[in-house]
Amino acid sequence: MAQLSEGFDSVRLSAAHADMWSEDMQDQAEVALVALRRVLKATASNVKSVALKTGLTASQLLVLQVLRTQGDTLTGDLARAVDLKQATISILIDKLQENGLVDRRRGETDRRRVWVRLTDKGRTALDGAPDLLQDRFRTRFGKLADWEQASITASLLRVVSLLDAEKIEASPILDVADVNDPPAGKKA
Amino acid sequence: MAQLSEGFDSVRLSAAHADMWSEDMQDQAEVALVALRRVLKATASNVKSVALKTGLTASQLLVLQVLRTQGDTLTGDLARAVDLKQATISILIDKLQENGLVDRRRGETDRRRVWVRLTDKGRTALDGAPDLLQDRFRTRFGKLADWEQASITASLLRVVSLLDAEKIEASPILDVADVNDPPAGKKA
DNA sequence: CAATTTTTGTTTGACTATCTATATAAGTGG
DNA sequence: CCACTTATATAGATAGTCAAACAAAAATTG
Repeated sequence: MAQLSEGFDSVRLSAAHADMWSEDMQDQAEVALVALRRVLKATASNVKSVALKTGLTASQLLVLQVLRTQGDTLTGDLARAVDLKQATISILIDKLQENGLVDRRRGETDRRRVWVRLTDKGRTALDGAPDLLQDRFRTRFGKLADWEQASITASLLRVVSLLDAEKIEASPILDVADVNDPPAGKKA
Repeated sequence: MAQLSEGFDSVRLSAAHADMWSEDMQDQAEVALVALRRVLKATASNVKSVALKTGLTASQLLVLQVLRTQGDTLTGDLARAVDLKQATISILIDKLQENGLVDRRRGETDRRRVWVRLTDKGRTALDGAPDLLQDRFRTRFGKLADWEQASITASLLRVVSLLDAEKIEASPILDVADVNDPPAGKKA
C-alpha cells in the first residue's frame, strides 16, 4: 500500500510572472495546495514508518487501527472502511489471523456474517508502534491557543467541503454497522 | 499499491463523557484529525480515479506529474521525490518508456546518470486526465473571500508545522522493535 | 412451503508493485 | 592501476490487489 499517495500534483511554479496577476488571487490557492501536499506526504511516510516498526504492511496496520477504534467489525465493513474489495480483505484477515493478531467469529443471529476481532496480541502490536505523527499533532495542537485551535479546525472542515464532490464516504468512524448482531459475547 | 493511505487512526470516540472535560479542549484535536482523515481519504481515492482514467498506476502517474513539474529528472531524484527505491523506479520507468510516455537520456558529462524526460505523448496523457479534485479545490477556493483564503492557507501551513517531524524531534522513539513475529518470515 | 434472489464471505488465478541483494559501469582519489 | 564511491539496472522473492467463480445463509416470492 504503499501506498504512495501524494494526491496533489506539485505546483507549477512560475515565480516569474507573479506580477502579471493581482497577486494573492491565484497564488493563495497554490500555497494552500503545496501545504496540503506536504501534509499528505508527511502522513504517507508516517504510515510507512509505523508499518515498518510493527512488521506489518500498511493495509494490515490500517485494518488493525480500524478494529481498535470501532471494536469488532464485519469483514464487509472493514473492506469499506479501508477501501479495499472483500476478496482482498479476506486474504488480509487470513494473514492477520495466522499471526494471531485478530480472530474471526461467525455472527450468531445471521451466520453469513463474520466478525473480526482484535486479539490482545494485536492490541499489543499496535501499542508497540505508537503513531508518533498523530501523537505529535495532538500534543502540539493542544498547546495552541483556543482561538487558533478553532481556526485550524474550521479551516480543515472548510477544506473538506472544498474537496467534497458529492459526499465523501466519511470513513470508518461514523458509518458503523447496525447493531443487530452484538459483537463479542455480550447480549441482552 | 496500497496505496491506501489513511494516515491517521480513527478517533477514539467517547461521546459519553464529554462533560467531564472542559469540552472542546480534547475534542477539538479529534475533530481536526477527523477532518484530516477525510482530506486524506478524498485525495487517496482521487489518485485512484485519475490513475484509472489514464490506465496508469498511481505511482506512474505520480512520476509523470513530477516530471511535468520539474522537467527532466535523474532516476535517483525521481525515486526520492516519490519515495520509492531506485530499483522500483527503474522498473517503473521501463514501463513508462515502453508506452512511450517518457524516455531516457544518458548524462553527457557523467555517463552513469540517466535523465528521464517526459515525451509529448506523456504530456498528452497527463492532460487527458485532469485532476478534478485539484481543479475543484482551486475553483472553489478562488471564490472564497480573501480573508477566508488567507485563513485557510495559514491554517494549513500551521498543520504542516504541527506535523513536520524531521526538524524538531529527529528520532527519539525509533527503537520500538516489532513486538510480534513478523508475518511470513521477514527479517528485522 | 419450495424456488428464487440477495447478501455476505471465501477461494482461485492472474497480474503488478515493491523490496533486498547483487551486478555493471563510470567516476574519484590514493 | 587499485580501491572506493556513486548511479543505475537486473534478478528473485514477497505480497497486495482484483475479478470471477463459488458457497452458504438469509430474505423474498408465489
